[in-house]
Amino acid sequence: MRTSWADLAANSAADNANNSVPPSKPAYVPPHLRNRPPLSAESHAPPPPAYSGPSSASASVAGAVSGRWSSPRNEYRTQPVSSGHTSGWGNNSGGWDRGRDREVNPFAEQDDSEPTFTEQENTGINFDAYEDIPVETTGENVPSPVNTFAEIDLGEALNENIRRCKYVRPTPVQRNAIPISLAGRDLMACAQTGSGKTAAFCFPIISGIMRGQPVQRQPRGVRTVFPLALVLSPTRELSMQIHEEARKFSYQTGVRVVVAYGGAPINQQLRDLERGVDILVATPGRLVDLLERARVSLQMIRYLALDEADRMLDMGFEPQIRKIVQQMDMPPPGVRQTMLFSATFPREIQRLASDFLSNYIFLAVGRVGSSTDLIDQRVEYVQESDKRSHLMDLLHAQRANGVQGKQALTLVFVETKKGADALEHWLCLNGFPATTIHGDRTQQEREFALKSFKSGNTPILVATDVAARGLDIPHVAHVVNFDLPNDIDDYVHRIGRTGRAGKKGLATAFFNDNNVNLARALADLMQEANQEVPAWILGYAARSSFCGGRNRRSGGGSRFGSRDFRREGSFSRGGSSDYHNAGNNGGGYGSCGGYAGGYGSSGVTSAWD
DNA sequence: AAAAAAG
Repeated sequence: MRTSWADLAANSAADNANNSVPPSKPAYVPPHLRNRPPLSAESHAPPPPAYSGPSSASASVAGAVSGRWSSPRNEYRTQPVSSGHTSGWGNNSGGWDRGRDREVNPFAEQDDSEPTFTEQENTGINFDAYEDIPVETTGENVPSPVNTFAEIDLGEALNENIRRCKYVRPTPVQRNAIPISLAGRDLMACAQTGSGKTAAFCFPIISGIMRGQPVQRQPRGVRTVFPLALVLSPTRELSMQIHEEARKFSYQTGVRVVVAYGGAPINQQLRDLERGVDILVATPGRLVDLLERARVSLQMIRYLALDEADRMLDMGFEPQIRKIVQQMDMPPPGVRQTMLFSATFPREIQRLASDFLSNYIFLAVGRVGSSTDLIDQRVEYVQESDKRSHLMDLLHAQRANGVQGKQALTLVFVETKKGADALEHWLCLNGFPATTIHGDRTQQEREFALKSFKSGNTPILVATDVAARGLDIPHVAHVVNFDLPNDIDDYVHRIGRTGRAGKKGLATAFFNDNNVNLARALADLMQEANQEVPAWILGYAARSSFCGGRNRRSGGGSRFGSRDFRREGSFSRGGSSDYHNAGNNGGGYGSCGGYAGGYGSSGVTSAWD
């Protein structure tokens, strides 16, 4: 085997101690030797001045801030102004003392959280499955990818946590995204969830905060808190998950991570915030609430990360996101650093998203080939009335094969909340322990259901799209699309709950006449993923006029390694050679491409209406 | 038309 990361890290540390680091690599400076944040041009520090905050909020806020720092907006200055900044940053006596004294070891839970699984899983990612994945980066002066964590100067404490997480080498998205964000660049990244996306945006944020953070002490009596980083996600459970991961990454770094989401008592969240917050992970609704109560100010935000960014910017969420990002007191693009992540990035959404970004780099880590092969996709024609008995057949077969129980979870997606309850009830009646998660359940019920599923207590989970995105549930062996979604991107996210971290998975879809609109996109998708496409579905595909679902918005059918919309004439008509030349990187999703070049032509535009 | 997200 190759040299482990730990060895490399140890060597690297020794090199640093001997002062023999090659000049090309910035030397790691231990905390006690640092005396000021590296605010030089190429540093990780936020870009310089230009921004004077919104006048309305800044008066009161500046007053509050000046209690903590001698000058409220020094953070955006090129030169450190106050000597107050030089004392104690990175110093263990600074920062959130009160909180850190009681910092719970997030790695302690690891071992008892899933005691039923004997298999080692947290080392998780099967890297061989990620070799030779096509990667596309576009934008100006793209920083080079790295091959090891040791090549990146993330700092001792963070490196130690990486080791604790048993991460040996960076995943493809991490290899590319981390250098980009360490260079201070904005980023739009398409990468499969479960391929290490969370770490890809957390590491640079934590590292940047450790470097740049002056002593922050919440003055007594001031209730407004000023996080330095904001991570938004579309569901509460995903926010919880990101929070848990981020806590591991930031353990003993002095960087505090707090989560805030709806459905849970706000008081505990307020107390957590008051103890200090550097990174705030939140769902949009609760955050707006906190902003309106003036318990949180975004004025000091240096890093903004949107997970499942395409969902965050779709019709349901966009107004809230715009409010948070553009209409409160958050620094504008170019002042803050913005990172958008998702497995899918429809071009319409890319266009919207570009409002939030400044001179960004587009990164696509293709899922074509090896890693998509990990999910065995099947489509079966099942009439609406036959779905239950068909599901029953599948479950019986699984049970017979021993493919059921604690190590082989089954996730069943349905279209509606009522349908979820009904199916859960019916499964339980028929001797299959099931639970359900959807938006009509209380947050307690949702969390309990997820926990019960994860533990294998209830090895079947019936879910609406609330569980479609981002959730990392080990041991999901089978995803059943009991009801297919209308949008091919949702399908991609749903089946992505299995075959995670380089493991194999199975996805079965029940298709009938109600899903004709999805036929084309589904057939194309399966074909590109080297799946066997049933002949009958091609017949449906021929009958459906367009690419199906929202696929027409996906930029020429590049679902996975989506393409940078800036490279496609936004309103190009007719044949787009640009599109066809792109096959070398994202992986040539071309079978629906006849419509891609003609995007904006009358035929496709009318499909919008 | 449905789902999610504030209470």
